[in-house]
Amino acid sequence: MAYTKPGVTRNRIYQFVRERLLDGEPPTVREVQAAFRMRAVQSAKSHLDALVKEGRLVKIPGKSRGYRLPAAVQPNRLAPIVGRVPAGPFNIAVEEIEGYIPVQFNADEQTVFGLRVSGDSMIDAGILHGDIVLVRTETEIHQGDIVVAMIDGDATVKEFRRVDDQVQLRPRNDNYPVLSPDSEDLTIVGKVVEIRRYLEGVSLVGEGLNG
Amino acid sequence: MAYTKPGVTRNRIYQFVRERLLDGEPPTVREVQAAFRMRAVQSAKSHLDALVKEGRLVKIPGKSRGYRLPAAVQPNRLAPIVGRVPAGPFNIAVEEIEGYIPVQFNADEQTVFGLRVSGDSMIDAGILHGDIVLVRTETEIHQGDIVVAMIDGDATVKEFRRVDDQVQLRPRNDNYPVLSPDSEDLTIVGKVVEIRRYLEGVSLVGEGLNG
DNA sequence: CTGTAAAACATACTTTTGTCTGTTATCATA
DNA sequence: TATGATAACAGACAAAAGTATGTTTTACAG
Repeated sequence: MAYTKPGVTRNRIYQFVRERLLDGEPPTVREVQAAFRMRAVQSAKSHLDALVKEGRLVKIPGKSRGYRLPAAVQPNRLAPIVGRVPAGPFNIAVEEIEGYIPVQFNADEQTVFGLRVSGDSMIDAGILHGDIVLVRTETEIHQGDIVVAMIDGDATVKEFRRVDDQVQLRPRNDNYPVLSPDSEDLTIVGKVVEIRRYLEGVSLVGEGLNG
Repeated sequence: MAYTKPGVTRNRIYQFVRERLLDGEPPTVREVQAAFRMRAVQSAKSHLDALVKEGRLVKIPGKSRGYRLPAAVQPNRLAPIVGRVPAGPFNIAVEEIEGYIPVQFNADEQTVFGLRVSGDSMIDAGILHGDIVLVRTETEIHQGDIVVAMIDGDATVKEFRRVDDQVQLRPRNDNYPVLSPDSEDLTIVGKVVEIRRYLEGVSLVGEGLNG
């Protein structure tokens, strides 16, 4: 291909590889070569290796199609959606998984999960019945965060407040009371970090696939 | 490996390949072989080819790591998020793209895009300022759907109604009026099929990457 | 204008990976 | 217990893909 200014082709190649990876199709060195109409494999390879050196890509040496995005950039993970909140130590039984949704967190399945909301107690926060909330466990909870809590074994989504050392769980709907549970009856499962609502009949990933 | 009942290993291999593909890491035949501790490559290959024959996988012949999920099952596509609604024939200029989010639709980038909502006119439908709505273009609009419309070049998210051949765009907030635009001033861009709200500072895929 | 670094090219070699042909073992069902 | 279908194994070959060495061309700073 034509000689370009230093860095230009490098960035274009990065974009290309990035797109391919996000599409689940890691390219070979020669596919990169072909995409940029280079006459030598090495032209592509040296750019790829440079991107690795810069930390923009990582590679699995020796393996085909071995270039990846660094873990911090890897966005597409699948989080399980559970119909009910798991009790005790976080551990989802496979039978309870309703499906999976793609999330862009850099977190493993053990720390982010989806939960289908039932009830309208958070309607003033724009969380409706049937919405899916994505919950991050093992994270800090702050004043005003929306959390998933277990009270006496029942799961609930509420706003978190601490008043004079007493935890309050506030609904965002005037028809519901503020809860002030005893600390021994209460477990904060995690913090709601995202809300999703599907207006069309979108089937979840993996739904109905028990093979 | 040990001989199993017909279909058992087949399904396990499907699950394995599926997981790998959703993770963006298509396996080689020999990686499948190794994962199931088979002593012959052909054992893995014949299972994979059978899965293709059954329609559970598709393959790109000759290419390494060439097994894929059929398009209908492929969930993780990236949809562009635009800060403002594209006018005229749907065609997003790259500069207007704010980032990308993973979606589980089986649609290409040309028919699904994300739009950041501004204003509170849909608050009673649980759509708040700053939410991202995913919009499908080129789809049927029905009574009561939430749509993205262009009125005199301005974009708005409203509920769609047709009353006596007159299109009404209804806000879901009593402080706003119902709009009844002339048909020549109106373009229905598409239908809102999903709503997302990020409660944490989640950076979008590709944000700030202009290279 | 000159030297250095980056970009691109050419070619060869090795490893990985896909594919093929044929055989043996186990399962399912009559 | 016979028989066809499925599962697993064995070994080999060809194509694809990673890697290495060295050369030529262009960009850019001094």
